[in-house]
Amino acid sequence: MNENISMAVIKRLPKYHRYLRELLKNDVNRISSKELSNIIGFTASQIRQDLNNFGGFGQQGYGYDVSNLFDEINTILGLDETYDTVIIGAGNLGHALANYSCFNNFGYNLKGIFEISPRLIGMQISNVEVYDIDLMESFIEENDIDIAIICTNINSAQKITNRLEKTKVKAIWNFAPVDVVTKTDIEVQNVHLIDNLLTLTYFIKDK
Amino acid sequence: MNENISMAVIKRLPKYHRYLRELLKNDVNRISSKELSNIIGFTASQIRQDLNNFGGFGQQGYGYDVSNLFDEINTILGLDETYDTVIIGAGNLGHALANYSCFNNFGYNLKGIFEISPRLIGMQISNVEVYDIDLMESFIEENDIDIAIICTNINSAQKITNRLEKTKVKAIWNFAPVDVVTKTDIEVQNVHLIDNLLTLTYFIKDK
DNA sequence: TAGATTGTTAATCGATTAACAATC
DNA sequence: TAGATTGTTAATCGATTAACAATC
Repeated sequence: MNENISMAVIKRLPKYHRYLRELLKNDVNRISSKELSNIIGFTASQIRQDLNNFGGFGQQGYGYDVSNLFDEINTILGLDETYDTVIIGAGNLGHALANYSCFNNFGYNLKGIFEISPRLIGMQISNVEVYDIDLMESFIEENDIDIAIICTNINSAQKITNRLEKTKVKAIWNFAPVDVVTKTDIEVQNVHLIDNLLTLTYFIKDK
Repeated sequence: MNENISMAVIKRLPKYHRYLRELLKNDVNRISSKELSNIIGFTASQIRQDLNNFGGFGQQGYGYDVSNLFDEINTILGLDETYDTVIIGAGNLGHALANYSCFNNFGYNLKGIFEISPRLIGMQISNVEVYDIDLMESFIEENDIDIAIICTNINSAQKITNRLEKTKVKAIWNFAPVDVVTKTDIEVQNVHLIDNLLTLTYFIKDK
């Protein structure tokens, strides 16, 4: 396996995963890069190039076995393992993510939610308990948490990140509207929901 | 102004917008492409290239006036106008987005929320009323809605899109985990929250 | 075998970076 | 004026597409 896959390729993997899952659900057993191209919107050439970064999953004259290819992509994305997660911040977004079904479907297990507001501590959201934020570090250590999801306001996000850096979490998925930074090798994804909307606005502004 | 700006450039605009707003908040009046490079993480050369797609906003020997540059980006993104929106689906995500503050801050006005479940119809979320989904089309026409935000489940998203196609909405921002498609020239953004997480998982899988 | 389709190399295209003359 | 920094052209780099031999 090529060790230096370009970011452009990696970002397309979830889409392959999604469309292959759909094909599998519809009992399609076999697909050519050409057919996949038609439904996924990448060129057949790009599909073959992308897949060959990870191995030769197809067969000349036949195409790809959908089930097999799905499994390969699933493994490449690391979804053959499970991941334990916590959510920091039980506001509207934290609440929504805790209830987000896609989430559990892929092997992400939400173990706890952390909050500063006493009003929310002790509640159950989607069968997961809301704990005092002061317990965050010890909970992460004791439960081997892999991923922390930040749903705090903009002002707390970097402070929480600094605290998370000292724990064993491997990744931070940040929804607060700021780019949090780390000095360690924790993987960070800063999601800016609004960016998508601004891009939409760019295209409709003169309509 | 260049009429054919590449997608790569357009996708960077919201980040410029965000960082310039921050600078403005911190009373920074002036910035060079080199200084901006240090904080935003694009190269100085790329920053100058990007901005010059839209006009010469800087001054040789001086740099860029932050306030002026912010206004320019704001206008390029179409944020000098306001947009009326509706949310379809008052579940957890619809609920979270209705309460999402970033939203109102940029001139997006949420006018109504539409639901199929009688249990939710008539509620107020963030001072916005939840209406029967059957009223969606007439409401959009009467209120000149610009953007529809789909927060339904996966099965309803395309059906809602088909209905929206027949209205005057200019853009669809879809959060259901499926790529909805249109035959008209409505702008569509399919957001897949989970994709970000899968990418994170890719990077931590062997840690 | 003949037809189909991959895997892979080569060609093209587009985006980023470097360089520097223009100019504030 | 001298120094700084843009705007812009040219060079480089990387990603996408085309082509086709290999092979199922």
